Amino acid sequence: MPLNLSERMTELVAQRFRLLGEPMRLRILQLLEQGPKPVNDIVASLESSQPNVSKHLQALCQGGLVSRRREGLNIFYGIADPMVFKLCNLVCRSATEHTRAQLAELDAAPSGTERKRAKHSG
Amino acid sequence: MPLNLSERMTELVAQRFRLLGEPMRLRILQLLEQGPKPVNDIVASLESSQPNVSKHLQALCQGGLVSRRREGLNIFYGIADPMVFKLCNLVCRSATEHTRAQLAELDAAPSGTERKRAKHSG
DNA sequence: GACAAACATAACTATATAGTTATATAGTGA
DNA sequence: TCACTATATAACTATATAGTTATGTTTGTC
Repeated sequence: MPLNLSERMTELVAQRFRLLGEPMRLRILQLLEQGPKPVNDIVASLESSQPNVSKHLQALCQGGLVSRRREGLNIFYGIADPMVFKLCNLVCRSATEHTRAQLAELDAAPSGTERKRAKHSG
Repeated sequence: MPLNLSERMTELVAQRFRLLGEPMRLRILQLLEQGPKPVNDIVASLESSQPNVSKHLQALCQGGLVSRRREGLNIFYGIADPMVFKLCNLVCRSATEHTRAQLAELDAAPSGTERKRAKHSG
């Protein structure tokens, strides 16, 4: 069955993908996979600044990927939608496959046969 | 099993998610789900400029999500990795769920704010 | 060869956002 | 109340990139 997403839904889906399109946010999600953690723990683990981590957590929370819960002075963030790991696994496999294909392509290029279009590859 | 992606792999996965994080690219992918199409067809269907579509196609191609094949003057682009639709479906469901949850949250607004929204029938 | 069609690319503008520093807010205990 | 801790936010800079206009490149036809 074809996707055929509405315009609105396309925007929503894109927004969600963009949320996952930042290394720092992926690192945060991976950390939280071990269980809920207060902000400071995340800051310490990822060696980033506290405001930066807070901002990313805010984005993830607003996107519904993580949840927050207060506990005294600490605020614990945790995974709200475990589907993200399924996504990451799929993409990871796909990326690996693609990289492998690229290598094979280089391998299969005999030095005699040159491409007609010179790509600006270094 | 936890993800535990390497730093390099995290970057790769993020890059791939970012590739999917643009509405125009999602629209292109949906179009190509019907089958390979030359650039001009895509331009006409999406009512965007030809250079813009070309640039997005270039990005998708470089990311291994679409493939290209010349046929006379035309260049046909097609889906190279159908996994993207699986991803989109997952994200679409997740986004829908999240939106529904947000509505429910507004419904349950405790303090005197008159922010009530249409409630789902009990 | 000249010319046109289909596509790619360059150069630019505008916007979004990751990260920074400084400051504000909320909870805890004296 | 004040001080301290944990987190959030504001204001800013720098970079990435979507879209534009103009031009280049490849292929087919004459």
